[in-house]
Amino acid sequence: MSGSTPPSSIFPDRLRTAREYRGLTQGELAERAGLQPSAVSHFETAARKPSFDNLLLLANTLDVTTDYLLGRVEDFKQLAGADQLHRHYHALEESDRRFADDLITRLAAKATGKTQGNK
Amino acid sequence: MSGSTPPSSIFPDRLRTAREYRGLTQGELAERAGLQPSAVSHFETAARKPSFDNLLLLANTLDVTTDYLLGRVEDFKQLAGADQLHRHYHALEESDRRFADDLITRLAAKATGKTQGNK
DNA sequence: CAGGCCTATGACGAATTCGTCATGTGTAAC
DNA sequence: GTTACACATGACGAATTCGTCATAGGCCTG
Repeated sequence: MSGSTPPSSIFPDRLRTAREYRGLTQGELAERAGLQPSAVSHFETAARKPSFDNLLLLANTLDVTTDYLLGRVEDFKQLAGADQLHRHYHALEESDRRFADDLITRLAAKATGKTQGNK
Repeated sequence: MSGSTPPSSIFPDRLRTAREYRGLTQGELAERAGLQPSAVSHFETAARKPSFDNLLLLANTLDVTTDYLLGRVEDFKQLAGADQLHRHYHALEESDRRFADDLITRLAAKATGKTQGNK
């Protein structure tokens, strides 16, 4: 069904990727997030999984979505672009938004060739 | 600045909202997610916070982003639309993507009147 | 009233993460 | 060689969630 089962095991890689992308060491990330350096290491080596609160701290500090960290969205850089798109999208007025929706849906349909189902 | 501290206390409300939006009872959600009905109740009454794994189960079952559940993105319905936009956007080819970016950026600028700063 | 569903709440031991600290390895600089 | 940093790893008690179960109140319907 879902096919969803998002291997929670993706998290360690995502965290490391995001951290390095920000040019931070484990120690620096730990300091900014208010965690111990060892905690970050434990996360990146899959020795531990972050708690509810610590997941939020990490996502906030690295300025990434939790969906990215959890492996629920594709790529990191895609996300950066899509994030900007997001902001702009939300600024649109009703009519413009429908227009944008329609356009992108159309382009996407063309790109995938077929009816890109919905999920 | 930070303003970040996202009161983790938002989660209970978000969970309930998403569950009701899907027309599910706590028991039904629990069954589909593989949790106990009491667990869902505990989450919605803020008696407990979900673990890493259970947060994923809930988000997958309700088909919402974890960022929504955690209160890191605005509204639920906005999200539904934006999420679809997201998927379509990622399906676009390079050229189409730039085109869409440009269009939406332009529309957004028009909507906000001025230089739509950033967040 | 009696029954059923939905939700809230509390208990219990088991499992996991927490924060803190110590130690070891590798790499690079001096 | 020695110092410094980055990272991995393991231990410890404290705190929290886990899954399971029992109980109680509210609300509807028959």
